[in-house]
Amino acid sequence: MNSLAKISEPPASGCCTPDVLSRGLFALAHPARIEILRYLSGVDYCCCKDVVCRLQLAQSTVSQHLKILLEAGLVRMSPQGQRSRYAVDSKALLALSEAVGGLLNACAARADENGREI
Amino acid sequence: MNSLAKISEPPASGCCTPDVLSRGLFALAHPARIEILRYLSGVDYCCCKDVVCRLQLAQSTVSQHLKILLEAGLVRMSPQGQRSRYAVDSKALLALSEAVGGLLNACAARADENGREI
DNA sequence: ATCGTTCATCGTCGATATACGATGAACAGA
DNA sequence: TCTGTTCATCGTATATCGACGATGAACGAT
Repeated sequence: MNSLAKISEPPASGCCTPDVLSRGLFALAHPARIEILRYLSGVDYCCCKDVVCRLQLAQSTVSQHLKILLEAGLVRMSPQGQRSRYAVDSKALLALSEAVGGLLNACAARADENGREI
Repeated sequence: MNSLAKISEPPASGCCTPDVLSRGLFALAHPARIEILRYLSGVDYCCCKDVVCRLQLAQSTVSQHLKILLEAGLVRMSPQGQRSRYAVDSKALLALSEAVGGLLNACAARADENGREI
């Protein structure tokens, strides 16, 4: 999430830039946020308090994690009275899945082409 | 990368625990490390200095990034004279790809079943 | 109007990430 | 043996993360 070298190469197999990718990956790279995603995907919707009850974390902490997921675009939110309705953005999840899969599979494939074992 | 709530649920569609997953994701969640992976996958092998020449980073910084990728199991290394031979572990990349894809696709699918838009 | 609930934000604290330069070990070659 | 190269590690500085409690805003219910 910081300064990056400029590389004069095509951004590889039709996927995002490293910065966009790493932003999404960072949002995913925390056990609590993975659990939140899983939980969110299993219910129609839920509010912050629901998540607090699931995870053994303070409400403010959960709110922070939700904000990170929100800013990464993996989750959407709409105020609902005194609650906040959270739900996963399935399109965003699929897009990220494709981007990550594209990156990793392309790297693995290219590596296998080169073949030479270490 | 820290304390996590205990959740009394199956770990979801046949993939790793959140901790294992997030460890791999964290290694991937940095633009420089993504670039290193891409670069590594495009050559038979390379040494630390090669990567330093690609990225605009100090040698010590690159060495750190390589260590992170190494400890996450995404990259392998073997000493080669005064160099260090680095190469991607394509099996590990594919495994991570499947795990991430499994997680995200399962979440997206479950969310779409529930259907209710926010 | 008042009370209780829900939530986002602020301030704080400790741990960790990220970057760098400096240093020393390991090695190849002269 | 001496020199230059390569690399990992150490030490350091700064920024950010991840956790918490406290606070105040927004809202529903009485």
